[in-house]
Amino acid sequence: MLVVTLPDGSERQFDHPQTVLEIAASLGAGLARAAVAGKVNGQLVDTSTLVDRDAAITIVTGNDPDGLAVIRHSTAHLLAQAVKQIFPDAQVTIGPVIEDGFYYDFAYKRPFIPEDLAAIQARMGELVAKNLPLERSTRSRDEAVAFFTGIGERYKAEIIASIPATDDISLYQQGDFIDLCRGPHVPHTGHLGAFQLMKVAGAYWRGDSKNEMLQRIYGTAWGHRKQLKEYLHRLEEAEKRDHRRLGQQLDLFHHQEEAPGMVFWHDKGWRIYKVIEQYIRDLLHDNGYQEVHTPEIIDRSLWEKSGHWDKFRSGMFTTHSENRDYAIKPMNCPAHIQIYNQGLKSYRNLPLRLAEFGSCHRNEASGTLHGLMRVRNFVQDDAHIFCTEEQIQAEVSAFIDLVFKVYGDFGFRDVLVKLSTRPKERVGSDADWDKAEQALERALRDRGLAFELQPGEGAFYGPKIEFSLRDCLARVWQCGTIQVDFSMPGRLGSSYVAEDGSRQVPVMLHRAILGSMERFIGILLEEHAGALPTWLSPTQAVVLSLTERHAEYAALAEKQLKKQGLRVIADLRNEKLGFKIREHTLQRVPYLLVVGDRELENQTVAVRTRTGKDLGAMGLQDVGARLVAEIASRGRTAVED
RNA sequence: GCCGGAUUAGCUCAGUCGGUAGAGCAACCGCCUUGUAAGCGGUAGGUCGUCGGUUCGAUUCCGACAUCCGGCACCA
Repeated sequence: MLVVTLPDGSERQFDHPQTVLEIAASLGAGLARAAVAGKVNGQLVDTSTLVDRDAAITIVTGNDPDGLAVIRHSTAHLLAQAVKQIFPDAQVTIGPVIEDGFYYDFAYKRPFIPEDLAAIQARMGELVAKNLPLERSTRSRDEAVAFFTGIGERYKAEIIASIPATDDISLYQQGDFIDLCRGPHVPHTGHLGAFQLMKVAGAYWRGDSKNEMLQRIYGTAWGHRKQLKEYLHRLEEAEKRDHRRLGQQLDLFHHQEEAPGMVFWHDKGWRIYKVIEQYIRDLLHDNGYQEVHTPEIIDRSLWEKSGHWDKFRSGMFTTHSENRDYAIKPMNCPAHIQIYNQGLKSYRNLPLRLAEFGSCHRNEASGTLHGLMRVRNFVQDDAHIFCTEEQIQAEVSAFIDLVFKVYGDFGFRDVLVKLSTRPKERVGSDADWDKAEQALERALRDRGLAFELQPGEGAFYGPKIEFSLRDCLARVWQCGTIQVDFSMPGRLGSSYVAEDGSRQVPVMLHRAILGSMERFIGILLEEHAGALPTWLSPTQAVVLSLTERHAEYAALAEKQLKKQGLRVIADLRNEKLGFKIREHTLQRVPYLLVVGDRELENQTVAVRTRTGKDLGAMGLQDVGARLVAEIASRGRTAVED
């Protein structure tokens, strides 16, 4: 007797062992058809798995996330099968599931080109139509290595060889194709179909740039064609939010060939930049920071002492004058230490917080440049906190609070937090690293923050917490950070007089809230699709005159609103109202104030938001007050919505 | 930096199987005095990314380079 418990708590009895598929069939023919996998006591398995003892069973379909992952994984196998059929001497490597899809890496004598993808996709469709069953089998590790070596799959053999010899290896076969895989997989290829190959790209074998480059094919896969279509539509919509596109449409900034990785800020973009900078400046002032400013070109010897010359020489721009070598600063910290080092410091001076909107240059590899997100010249809202070991905890905690307040003000809710610990190449003693890593982790835990641990990803001088945001295509970019540094102050000769009169070396915390101003603005534009909250909008309102009769009053309205500190322009052009409204709406101006005969007579403006909402006629004082109030609330409330 | 793709008017894009190019929008001029997302007519605008090669002739074919796009590696 076998008792199976279903997700709703009900029980089913069987008089002999059943496969997951048989159990599904007993519940309904439709469910059996839709079943791509099962869960036995929480573990994801093939539908062919035999259930021979009492268990909690869930039938998994393409409608739930686990089922979707199985479909994507099986689609990756399908891709590999199609590639092997069309290009028999291509070698397979790995093909994992990723967000919204999958990829598979192949080694082949020539790169795949876009036309190849079309042929591969067509072959995949043919294999789906054959309803090929996916059959699982197991072999010992050594047998599996011998098998894959025998069929010329040297990458597969290498992967398996790194698995412990005592482990059994599971293989999945569909038609003429067999692959190493943990599974589970869909019962047959007929379950696949809502997929599309997206792009081909190079990728290093085992993620190491010293290794050969493989051909990676990316695809997306879904449970139903409708979901695939929706996904492709979402991508199209996301492209419209691309900050590079918005930068041009909204006349914010541009790049050009003569200055790759640098930004030419136009008037409107620079207004956004200045508002953000001033916001941070006020915040720093309120939180005990001093603002400083340091040179952008500093002698090589300082970078040698700091350790940057050794580690990042190739990433630094240099210049030369009168027999001296200089570096254009890639970061501000050594310069801030120079300010700290002026005059004798006592423990009473600590924590000392030095902030700078410092312009830094880094010669980033050409392939990494990306709009505002990855540039060669950027400005960080950078600061260095000099403190005692005992003060680390409180400073880190206060900083984390500040980050979340600021991100909230900009309208960000989804912040990814990561803790990166000691890398292989590093300076400083293990004891110091222990202390630093513990301090950061404790600060995160005290605040109850969920975070991802990234072992080995810390900076060479210390561990760090990273605060990352996603762009319109869900790519993750590091923005804020706080890093503990026990090394650099000592290397550059910093000290303070402790309570007992002894000389001590301060700890330095490197921290930035927004990170690069450029990157943060890029993400901000994508987050809001260019329709920035009123406090950040380069133009907050436009006064639209209906005809020449209304020009004088419109100009007056502009002047009065400007007096209240608002960024307002008047559009007095000889154009139809609809035309002007369309233009300024496309420019994402939050408020359009229309002035015609009625408004002139009553000394009002007719208020329309960029979302098309009609707020009716309002007096100039009232409009001004409304805007001022909305601006004060920042990104937390959008009055127009 | 590595792999693939792209580069034509201010913008978005068509096009030339080798005979120096076209649309829409924008710009400019004129008409229209306009009521909540594009009024009408006209004019002007391009060394077809750069440099080389093949050719009677190259924007088109080939090569190198530059920049951009998508990944990978990197990211103090």
